[in-house]
Amino acid sequence: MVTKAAKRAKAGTGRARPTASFALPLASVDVVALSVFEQALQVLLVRRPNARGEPFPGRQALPGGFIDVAVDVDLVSCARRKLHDKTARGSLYLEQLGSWGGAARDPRGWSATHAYLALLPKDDALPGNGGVGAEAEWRRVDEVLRKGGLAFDHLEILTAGVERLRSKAEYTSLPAYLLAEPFTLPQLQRTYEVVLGRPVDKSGFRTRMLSAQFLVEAGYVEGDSNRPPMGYRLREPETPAFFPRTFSPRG
Amino acid sequence: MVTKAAKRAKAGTGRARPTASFALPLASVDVVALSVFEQALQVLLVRRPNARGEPFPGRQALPGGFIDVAVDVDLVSCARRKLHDKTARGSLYLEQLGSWGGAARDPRGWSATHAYLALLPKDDALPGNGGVGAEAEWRRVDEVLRKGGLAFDHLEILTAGVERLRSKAEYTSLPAYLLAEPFTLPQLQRTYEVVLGRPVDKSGFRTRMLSAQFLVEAGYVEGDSNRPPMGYRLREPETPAFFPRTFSPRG
DNA sequence: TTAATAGTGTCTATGAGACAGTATCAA
DNA sequence: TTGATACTGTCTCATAGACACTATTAA
Repeated sequence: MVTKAAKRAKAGTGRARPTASFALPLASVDVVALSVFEQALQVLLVRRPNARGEPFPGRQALPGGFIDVAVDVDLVSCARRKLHDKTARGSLYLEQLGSWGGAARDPRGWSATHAYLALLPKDDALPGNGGVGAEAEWRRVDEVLRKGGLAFDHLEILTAGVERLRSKAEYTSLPAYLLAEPFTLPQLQRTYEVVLGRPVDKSGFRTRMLSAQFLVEAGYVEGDSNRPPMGYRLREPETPAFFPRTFSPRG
Repeated sequence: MVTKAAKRAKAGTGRARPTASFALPLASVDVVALSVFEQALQVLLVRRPNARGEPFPGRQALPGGFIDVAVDVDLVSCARRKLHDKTARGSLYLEQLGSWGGAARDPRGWSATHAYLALLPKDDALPGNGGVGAEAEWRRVDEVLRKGGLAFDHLEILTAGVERLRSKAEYTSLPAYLLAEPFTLPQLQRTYEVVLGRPVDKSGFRTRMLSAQFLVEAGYVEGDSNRPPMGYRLREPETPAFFPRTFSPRG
């Protein structure tokens, strides 16, 4: 069956639509969902179905899939749907990562995917609370990148997502979205260190974070056996902070 | 409601080529092609066809159009085709800008466009040398943004492209791609000032550019009636330079 | 010499990085 | 008091910004 949209397009000029065929690319949305826990950057992966005719059966892949033109009003809401946003509370961060498209990336035909980068605290979107989450699991990013074996070009997309986070961590507050609120400055510092892959000076880190004005105090959090640290929340969770300079070891 | 497409995808029984069996979004590529001349940032626009059934007839739009799965091997080459890359020499810069997709942006149906940002010197892709160029024309960005009236959501995409260039001009050598080689440092400085919309200190600018090591001397260029400036070319046109800090007026 | 533009020297304040110090809790 | 972690003070140094200066051409 040919859709109304396609018929309309055909009725137009040759320039509006390739004349030879109606072939449209497959269109999907995939999400690189990252978190930090157990001292490591982690990514949410699902397993491809084993059914006949499915590409990359049984392989791990980024959560995502075809755009459903009857359900999704736009790309972002499609991404949220893929992530089951109802399970993600509070400070979910979602930004567009880029798009990958070509004749070769999917054996079923020319396909293009719109990739999104999601940052979320560990508690959110945990495997096991229904929907996609039930089949999803967190994996250490370093292991996934080392072993490879993801479906499609998802390894490349994952690499781009990690690189985006890493580079933005140099001058934005993005890593704060990887923690559940309230969090402490030492926790945030450790998160930055995991993301950046190098140690960060404590004093400089504190002044940097506090002078950026994106945190509000949320009362002391009790520790185990030491001075209780101050807890913080994001002042405006919708808008991350930008620092005037990048982190950089003297040089 | 769940569509056939979604059911197929979930059940894993999708045919090898789901061309016409369920609704796929329209898929296009659009290019925000920018240049700087006449002391202003300029954008390349085309005019929408007046044919019956065409959306936004006669309106100005970004160059672009549907992906042709029989011709384009991937998104970038599709973008290059839309720009008629053969007319663009040397230092064409092309980067992905983002994607815009939704049910409402095209009256013909759910559509998604992959937008690219192209930076090119004035000489390249001039209106009048065949193909798209024949119908294309340069327009001052400030006027276009003020008057509006572009087809589809192209004004939003243009805004994003300009914003991308502006923000990257703070810490990269991207504006160098807006000039024909060889160019002089004063020319480059004026280009930065046009892009950034504010004056830049000469001395700081020079040390910044030269210490970034992305330029190579190309002999003196004759001026009119004054000291001849040194001409420069890009050392590696494929890879723009990143500065360690952003430009910023004291504070 | 003058006008005009190209290019350089120099001073200063900012603020990040380094690191040693102090504060506050439990046991 | 000790240990552990949270937090602060201070010194130094690179460098961006500001701006005055010199250089090189044509007329």
